[in-house]
Amino acid sequence: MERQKTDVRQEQIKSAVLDIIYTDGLKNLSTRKLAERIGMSEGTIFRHFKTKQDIVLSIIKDVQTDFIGNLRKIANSSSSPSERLERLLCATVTYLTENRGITMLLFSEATQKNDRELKENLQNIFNNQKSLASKIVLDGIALGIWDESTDVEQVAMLYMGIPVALNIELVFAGGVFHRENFCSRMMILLLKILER
Amino acid sequence: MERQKTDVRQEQIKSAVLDIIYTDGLKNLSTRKLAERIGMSEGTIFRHFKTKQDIVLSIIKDVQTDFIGNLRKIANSSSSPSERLERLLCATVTYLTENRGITMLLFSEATQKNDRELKENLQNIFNNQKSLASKIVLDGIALGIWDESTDVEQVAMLYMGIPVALNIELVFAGGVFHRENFCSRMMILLLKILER
DNA sequence: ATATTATGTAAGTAATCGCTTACAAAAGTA
DNA sequence: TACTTTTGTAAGCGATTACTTACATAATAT
Repeated sequence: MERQKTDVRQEQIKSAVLDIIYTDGLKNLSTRKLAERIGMSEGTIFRHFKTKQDIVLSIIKDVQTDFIGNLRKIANSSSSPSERLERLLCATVTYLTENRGITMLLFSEATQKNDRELKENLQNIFNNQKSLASKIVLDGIALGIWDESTDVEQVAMLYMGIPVALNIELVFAGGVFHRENFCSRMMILLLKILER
Repeated sequence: MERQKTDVRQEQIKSAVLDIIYTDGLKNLSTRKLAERIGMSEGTIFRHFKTKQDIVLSIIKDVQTDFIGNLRKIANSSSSPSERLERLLCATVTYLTENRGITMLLFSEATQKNDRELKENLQNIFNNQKSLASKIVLDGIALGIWDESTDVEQVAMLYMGIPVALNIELVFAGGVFHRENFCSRMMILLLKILER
């Protein structure tokens, strides 16, 4: 195999990890299978990452940068709260449906007993989504657009359940998803909760 | 170890499985650890269950009998749709918070590539919850209590997200949960969606 | 040009895993 | 009472796992 710089290989490895998680599930991810998928020797993997766990951690940090970073921009934009909430939800749905390996990884790992660093990073991803949704709801209330008696904590929790439920549906449906209406349909429900 | 009948041992084994899943996570469940937890030899486990997977499958079938069975009774009772929906939700929340091992098992396995039988049984549990919730919403609409333009499919999906989101919160919060208000607070949101 | 670093590899290591085997003896049946 | 079935066990099996080791050589630095 031709030599490549470590950053190239790391991307390759991470990409193959997500591919395997998607096709075979996290529990069937082994360094042997990973090496075969890429077409490299097993030892090479450990040239570029110290441990298997480090690969997973690296992916999760990518998610924080890419996904959460994008959500943060949306939540902090100057659009109306309704628009922001819809764009937040749609960005979430889009990201998770287009990155099925990541979705599977996040939700698989969320219910495992992991080491502290991994757990904290995972928690960060979930908590950030929740607090960005809360912020938007609070903004809408502060602007007098939404009902000030709204239970923001529960709305945020209900919001958090959407991608998770969607993921489970996708798993059982074998990845079939018609998303063209999903966001707007769900937003109708959320707005009904929020309206004065 | 004193001899016991196979049904006694099976209960013991299943109970210990759930305990380990709760304390250590599904991925750290081994027959060795299981045997130690109970205080029996590893071989004994295979006197009572053919494979490790069979233990998990047996637990999942128990969930269908106990949990889904109970939910079905609630959904089919003669109470008002509102009351039924609240009792359905509360029974779900109660069951899942009081059976943390089962909750962890269900959501861990939901994102894995399992054999067909296990997958079908899991799917059954999730689908039954969803269709029971849908049935109640449809009843409410048919009785003219709730808005007939309600998107029942999306409401059911939103409903399905609640226990899942709750589970993730519990995992990260280390099992701390104050449930005395949870159902009623969430029902306020759901009823707001449903009202005419 | 030489020395050092980075990258790839095949083989090997120690540990763990689910499960079986051979033995033992309690419990059940006729 | 004799035979069969059920239940428990220690040791072992074959497979898999994450990772290391020793070697090789391309790429980079001086």
